Amino acid sequence: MKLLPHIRIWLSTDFAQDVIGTGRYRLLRTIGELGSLSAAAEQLGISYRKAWDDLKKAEKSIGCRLISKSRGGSGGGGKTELTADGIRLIGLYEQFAGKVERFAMETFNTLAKEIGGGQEHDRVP
Amino acid sequence: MKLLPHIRIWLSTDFAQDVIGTGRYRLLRTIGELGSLSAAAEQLGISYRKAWDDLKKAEKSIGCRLISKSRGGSGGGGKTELTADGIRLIGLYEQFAGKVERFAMETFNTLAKEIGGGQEHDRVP
DNA sequence: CGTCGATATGTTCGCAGATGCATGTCGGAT
DNA sequence: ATCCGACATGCATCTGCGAACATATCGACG
Repeated sequence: MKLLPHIRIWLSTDFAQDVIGTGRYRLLRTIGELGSLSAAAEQLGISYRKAWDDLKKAEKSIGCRLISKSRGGSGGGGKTELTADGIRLIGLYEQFAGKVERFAMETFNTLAKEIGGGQEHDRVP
Repeated sequence: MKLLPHIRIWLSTDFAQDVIGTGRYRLLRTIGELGSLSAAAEQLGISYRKAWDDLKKAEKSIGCRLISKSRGGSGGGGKTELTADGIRLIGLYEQFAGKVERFAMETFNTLAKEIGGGQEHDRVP
């Protein structure tokens, strides 16, 4: 009965669930680092289509813009950067998720020591 | 930017994910209370088929039996009760999930006060 | 030994979400 | 003015999951 905790953390609003989770957090963070949505999608190994959809859903859920986009530029490229709201959002998520995950690990280890001292029985066929 | 946290807590093993979450926790708990899988399914508003599948998956993931079943009896009825492992599992989940959720709420409130002091900008169309 | 209700399991159908393909659009740099 | 690559979006398709239906099996009790 060797168990480990596995937690999925989301931020939601009153009127829409699933504003941001680990996937969208990573996406926003990578966009911020690379300055490009398509480059971020490539680095994360997801299609541009999906990345764009995720972004749109996140913005619709939270109700404000998370990135500011532009087109054209040297070689036709555009640039994309996080808005102030976007930066605040990933900062909040990062800190929150980190604290909760750390707490969960500690708590689980303590509890498992107290409760899970037993051995396995009745192995399933 | 009024956000709230939304957490899903699972227990997993090294070799299989998703042993138990809120749904299966409720199912096991109700089985323990009512002494019947079909009665539990009915009370929870899910089909017997789904309840049975969930149970099977949980047992396969964790690798040991969670309930002991019998058939026949007065009026043909059987009885179903949690094994010692099953009882330990829901106890562990209950305590763990409770602590983590409480911690998450407190932590989020603190963080939101620190970070989320801003107003909304760039309302999405 | 027949009944009855609960366990046990296969099978099919429908649908939401993901994936992939194709195409349109924009604007700075040259 | 043209070009180029990244933003933007529609559309067809695929796929996995859950719901619903159907049915077999078991065994104490009377």
